[in-house]
Amino acid sequence: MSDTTIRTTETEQTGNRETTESTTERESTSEQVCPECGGNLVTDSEHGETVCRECGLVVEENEIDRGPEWRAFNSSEKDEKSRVGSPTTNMMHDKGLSTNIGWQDKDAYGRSLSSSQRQKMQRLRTWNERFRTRNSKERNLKQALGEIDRMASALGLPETVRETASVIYRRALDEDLLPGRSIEGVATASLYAAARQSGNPRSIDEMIAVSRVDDMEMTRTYRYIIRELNLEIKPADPESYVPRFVSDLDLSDEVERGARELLEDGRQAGLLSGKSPVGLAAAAVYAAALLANEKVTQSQVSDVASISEVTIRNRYKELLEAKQVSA
DNA sequence: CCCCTTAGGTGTTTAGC
DNA sequence: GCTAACAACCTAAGGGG
Repeated sequence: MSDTTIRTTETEQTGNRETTESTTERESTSEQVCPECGGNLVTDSEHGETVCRECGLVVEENEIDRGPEWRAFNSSEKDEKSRVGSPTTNMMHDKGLSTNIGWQDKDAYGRSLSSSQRQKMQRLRTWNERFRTRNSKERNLKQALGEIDRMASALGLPETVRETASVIYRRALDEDLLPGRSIEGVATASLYAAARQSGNPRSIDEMIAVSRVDDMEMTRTYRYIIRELNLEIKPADPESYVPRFVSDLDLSDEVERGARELLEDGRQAGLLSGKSPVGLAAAAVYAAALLANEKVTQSQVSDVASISEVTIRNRYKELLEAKQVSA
């Protein structure tokens, strides 16, 4: 139970993270009082000071004045003196701040350029575009790596897995697999693949619990990058889920050993293939706890393993039968 | 509450067109 | 490339200690 609460708070935090940037700039000096006389304070942005309205005490000075450094007395003066461009926007990867070289071969007065000038401009356009996209990739990568880091730590995945995930993501980016897919989706898929490759698998359910994408997108993207990057990923070994389930349920080492044996017997009996590894691991843990007389209910196991009780029931009976045969 | 069974729906894989 | 059969899993409903 505590496990799920932790997860939800984490997702909430990340949800908030998006909005902080836009709200930090808001002014908030309205309700402050003067430390000397208790009068109201006013912010004078022109002089960069916060002053008490009653006694004139300057509380704060040398603030940054974000207004224009010139004064305009009517709107035409304002137009004349202003020399800034359009406001920045988050809709462009670089907030619209990078340079764009116009496509018309005209100079600032509208005259056509000479042919040598035209060629020069063409070269400049090419290089400018290269730098811009390189930067956009870098930014993309930076955000994705942040996401990977966040999800990995929410899932308790070790450093090495994050490392692998970033390598996978980088390759996906280099091979231009990103267009048409979300950064978040590819990041999630990369991490999922990395976790499985390293023998620290997390189930799809666990992944999407900390990610902002749904399972459809996640599995689709995962399949896609696996195929395109020719990643070899073996089906997850049920045993790799065992230690985590055991510790999440506060069970003993004995249970863990028992679960591993049950899975081994099951492997001998050939009933592991085709079944969901998570379900098998959950069933083995439940069965082992039963044998060791340690108290867990099927619903508890189904909770930590995100698997249905029905599946646990079906699996654990099979596992116990396999044990009978081999014993 | 805990466990079990059954039925019906869904999604994936595979054989055959 | 499409369809049908198929296995595994899920949810939901209902029943026994």
